[in-house]
Amino acid sequence: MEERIRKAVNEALATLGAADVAFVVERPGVAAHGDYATNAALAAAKQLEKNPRELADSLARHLTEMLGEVVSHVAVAGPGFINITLAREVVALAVAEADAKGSDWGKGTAEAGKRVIVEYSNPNAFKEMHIGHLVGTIVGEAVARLVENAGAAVARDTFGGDIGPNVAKALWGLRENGTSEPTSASEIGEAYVAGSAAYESDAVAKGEIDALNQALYAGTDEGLMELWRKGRAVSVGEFRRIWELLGTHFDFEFFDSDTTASGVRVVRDGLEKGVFRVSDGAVIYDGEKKGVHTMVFITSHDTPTYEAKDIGLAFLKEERWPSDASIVITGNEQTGRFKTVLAALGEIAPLVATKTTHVATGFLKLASGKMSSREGNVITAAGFIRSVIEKASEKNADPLVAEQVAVGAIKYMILRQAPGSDIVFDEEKSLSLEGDSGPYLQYALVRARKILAYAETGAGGTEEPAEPYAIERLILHYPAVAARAARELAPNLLVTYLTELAGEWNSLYAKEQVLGSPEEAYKQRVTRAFAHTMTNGLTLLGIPTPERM
RNA sequence: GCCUUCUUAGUUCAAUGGAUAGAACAGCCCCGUCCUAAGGGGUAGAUGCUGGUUCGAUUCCGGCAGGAGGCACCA
Repeated sequence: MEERIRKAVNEALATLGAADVAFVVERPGVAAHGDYATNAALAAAKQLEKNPRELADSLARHLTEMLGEVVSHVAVAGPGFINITLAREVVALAVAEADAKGSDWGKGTAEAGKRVIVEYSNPNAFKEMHIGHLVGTIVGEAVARLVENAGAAVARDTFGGDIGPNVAKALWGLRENGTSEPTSASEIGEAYVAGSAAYESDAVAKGEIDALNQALYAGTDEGLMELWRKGRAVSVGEFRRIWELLGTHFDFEFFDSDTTASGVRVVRDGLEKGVFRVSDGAVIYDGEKKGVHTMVFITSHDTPTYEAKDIGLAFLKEERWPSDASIVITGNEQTGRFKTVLAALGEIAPLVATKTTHVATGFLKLASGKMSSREGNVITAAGFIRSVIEKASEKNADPLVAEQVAVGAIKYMILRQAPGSDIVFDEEKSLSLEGDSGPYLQYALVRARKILAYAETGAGGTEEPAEPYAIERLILHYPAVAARAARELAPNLLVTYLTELAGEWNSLYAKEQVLGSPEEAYKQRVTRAFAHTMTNGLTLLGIPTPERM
């Protein structure tokens, strides 16, 4: 519909002698203004040297004629906006479509035929996942689902750190404790904290840890490698439990150790071609010439840094799952580093670099100050989820429902904001399950489903309301919202829409009785359309849809 | 010092250069004969400061103030 209006506006502008006008067709901020609005007259006024109001008037006349029975009226408002209100039959058609299509309602085709690989979560083995990792995992899953919904074939991958100084610190700590069989992520996390502390304060320990790091890369110390493999398995097992709880699975779980060799090879190769240069014994990329930070790719100890591993990873992904686009989701503290890696990659493999998009997620900040896994004052992901589930249990005896509500609350808290902006984490508030929250959306859906469950025996009244309900005019925009959220990789756009949708539903629910009313058949159709829209929207966000609350 | 980014109501967040800057929480006032009140209705409350571009700026550009992140051998 939006396309159709856009086309009509373009043709109308052409008849008036304006070409290549940049205008928008959008849902007006105020519902009373209509279903669509365009600023075309304002945008074209200058080019045509006409009064915007007058231009809007003639444009509106053309549009009324061209759109015919599709619209009920076209009005000019304010400085020259053109507001378009759809005919009720068109609204009814959209609602009927939502009703009929069910889980297919809102599926798009913008990315049809494309292969997209999405990387996110990226946890470090030998550290516990903390609440910061929740952000990337949750945003990543939502982005993957949005892109999938737009028609793309999507592969999910995660890139875990399993080698390097941090791992050496954890291994040192485990050895210090005489642990040869680590059994829990928290045990390993504590060993890491101990190793980090020793690295800072104890020169002997520092030397030992550095040696362990080199030995890890060499991979010849069988005893060490055995402990490394066991520790990694325990960490990864814990990650998988959290991923499952959050509704995420990965097609590829890559690790540093998989990309080290190819990363080094590619960087060495780039060194010969002059992409990199040697400085103080290290191989660096001179970022200044491109306006990015200069960074070390291979250290003077001949070990690769994360940057070299990232280069290796880009090639590994290409080899395992060739794609048309590659999306990488990380914390925003990685943005500078990522620019350098992409700049370097751009000189080595331009095609791989240009198809890569970096999405930065916000930092989860504690009201009490910065978290640091090195200092051990972190809120672990597992612990946090547990505490929210506990809170949700107060109102939900069913443990499955409590879990669904808790996961919904956490995801909503993170997805409601534009990715990239920091999230202030206040435990009291984030545990609240009311108002602008995941459970608010879930609850609206539960109430609608309950009506539909009662209504299974058939509908009574066949009358229709004089005007479509406000929620119907909202439902018809769902496919466009889902498409835009996918295009902009911005799940928050969908969250805002669904919150508004839930509000309209609750409002209708309070005012109108569905069952047994004179308009029962009509209202049931609206209820089904709402339920499908909310279910599909929440599913795209990865928010569970409980059967009852 | 350099680079990036942010600053909207008491608080947490929205708003492709457009209309009366939207919500929610907290506050105050209402709604329990009716499909689940985790609800609904009402009320009050905000664009850091300062120039510029524009018919029009929360949005773009400059300056100032304040916050966050990054800046070669950590990830």
